[in-house]
Amino acid sequence: MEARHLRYALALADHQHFGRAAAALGIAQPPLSQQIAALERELGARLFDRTARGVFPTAAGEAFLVRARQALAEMAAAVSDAGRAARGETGRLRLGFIGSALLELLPSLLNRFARGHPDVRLGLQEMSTCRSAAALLAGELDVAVGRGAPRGAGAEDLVSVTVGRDRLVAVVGAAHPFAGQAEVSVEQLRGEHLIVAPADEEPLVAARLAALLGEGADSPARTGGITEARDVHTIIGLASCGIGVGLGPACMRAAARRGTWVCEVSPRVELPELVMSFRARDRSPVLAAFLDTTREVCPGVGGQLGDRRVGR
Amino acid sequence: MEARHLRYALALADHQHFGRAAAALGIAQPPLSQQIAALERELGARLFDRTARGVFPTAAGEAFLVRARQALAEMAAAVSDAGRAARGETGRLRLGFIGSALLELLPSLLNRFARGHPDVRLGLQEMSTCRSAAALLAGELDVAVGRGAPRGAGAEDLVSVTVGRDRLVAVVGAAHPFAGQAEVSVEQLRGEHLIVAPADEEPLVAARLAALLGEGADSPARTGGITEARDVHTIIGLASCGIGVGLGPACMRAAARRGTWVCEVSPRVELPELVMSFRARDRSPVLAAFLDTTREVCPGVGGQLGDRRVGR
DNA sequence: GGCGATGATATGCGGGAGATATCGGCGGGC
DNA sequence: GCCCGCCGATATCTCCCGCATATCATCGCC
Repeated sequence: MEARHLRYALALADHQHFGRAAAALGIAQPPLSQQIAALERELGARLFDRTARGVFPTAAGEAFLVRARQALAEMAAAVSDAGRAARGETGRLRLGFIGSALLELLPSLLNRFARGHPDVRLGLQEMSTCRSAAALLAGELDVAVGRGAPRGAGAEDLVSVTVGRDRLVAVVGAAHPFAGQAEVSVEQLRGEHLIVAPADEEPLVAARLAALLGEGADSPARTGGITEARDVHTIIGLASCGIGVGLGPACMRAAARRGTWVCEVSPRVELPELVMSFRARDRSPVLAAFLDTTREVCPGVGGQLGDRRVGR
Repeated sequence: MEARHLRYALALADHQHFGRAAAALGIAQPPLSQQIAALERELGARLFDRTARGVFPTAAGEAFLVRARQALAEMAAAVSDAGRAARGETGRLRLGFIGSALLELLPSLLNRFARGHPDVRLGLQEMSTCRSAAALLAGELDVAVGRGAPRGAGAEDLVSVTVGRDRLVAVVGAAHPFAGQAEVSVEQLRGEHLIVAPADEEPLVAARLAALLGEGADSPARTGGITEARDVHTIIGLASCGIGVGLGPACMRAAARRGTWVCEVSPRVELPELVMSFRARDRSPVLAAFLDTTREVCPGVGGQLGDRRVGR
């Protein structure tokens, strides 16, 4: 039995007339008679009563037609669902990101993507750049947003694009001597207790700071100590308590609250770029759609990806 | 898109291997490749990733396969349901019957039928022979059980078979002079107030009684009066109150309760036969199955129906 | 009882599903 | 590192079946 038989039976039930049903199906009348007869033969039951007043389904026909309608609807849904999935309109996208990405990039990006793809289930998880890269390679994430392109084992299986840049700023509590200053110098920072991202979780950020503050940044030669904090909110929180001077991306200003003060650092220093990564071999249409949205939101991403057609 | 495409896609998903899936489908590998390719072309989306480790559905493929499974299940259900309906295992049977049929015939018949056809919805309604015949012709019933084959307009469109015979008995209250007598004569009945079925509802019964008691059965020439009662229970109830002598089928004994007495009538008189009727042109498989059961329960019915194959 | 309408049957044709043969490509193994 | 083997794609042919046209059978109906 093929879908054709179902379509023919339904058309015949609709028109109650072989000739008109055949016309509606775009075929001649004899083939319709044959196919209906073949269907009845296969089922071992008469589906239609041919009377002088028209063609009417038997009890078996009624039962058959109910199921046939449902079956064809399922087939149509199969086509529709497959298309939607292929266009990335349904599915799942698991995104790992560092906390600071939630300050500027992600709000607009996620908002736009969610509006355009309401049936995609988003899985969002804040995590360090290192952990998100590992999770990406382990297949636990589909997209990662972190600082600096992942390096090391497996990095060649990932594609990374720059989606944002931030200069380094310092954040202090209101009671700190720096409070009220527009900027502080690198030399001044060398004498302070610093609150920075953990070196093992954000190695590129740590390396950049180490290069800035001198190789002995965490050696006893520096006056102040080091406190590591997992994300920007913790850095700001600790700084506001007066524990030390927090160092982080300029977008931290958006999260700075009362009782804190943000200084520019002179000379200007760029932190590692905000980078979006995904598996190079991932052909997920949802990922492709997400990258399309990213292209729209972040100027320059299009050029980095070229005409890479992920998915399809 | 045809059902074939769904079957092939599901087989491929099951075996994750074109060659083995084709073998399982009983075809060669190239046609499977072609059909899958045609399906993907029609959908405009790739359904399977061909990797070195096997063939795996894409996101679109997963979505498609879920619906495809459902669609094929519906098609199988269509076949199954049509077959069951054709065999009379599902559907509806509306039965109209006179109250006395519930005393002997219907308990065993309905019990047996319901056991063999648990998915047939039975519609049962007690009604007079006249009304059930009309309801049958109006399409409001499928089977009627009454006394005497229906006559009059439309009767030629009905088929009737005898499913039972009953002699006439009289029922009286415990205080009636007949109580304790094994039998009463027709002459004795002529002088009594009689409780009988309504002449307009059960014309054949009434005619038989009129013939028995004399043409002037309801004329002033008879000593006693006439009370009409719609069913056997009402006849018994009225008789037990001492209103008169109830006349009805011998199966009334099964319903006679304390405070009533049942006498045979001499000489023995047969009431019109218990008759089962249905529309001659009714090809309902449920009706056919019901008649089959009736054949099993009522000896002699088979001979009356001959090899009439109702339904199918 | 002839006639028109409707579904069934007869027959020929073309497309497509499937078979066989072969190619291309990737990975594993010695 | 190179070769072999497995697997899916492609090429080509065949044959069946689905559809078309033509015709028949049947049943109401005027």
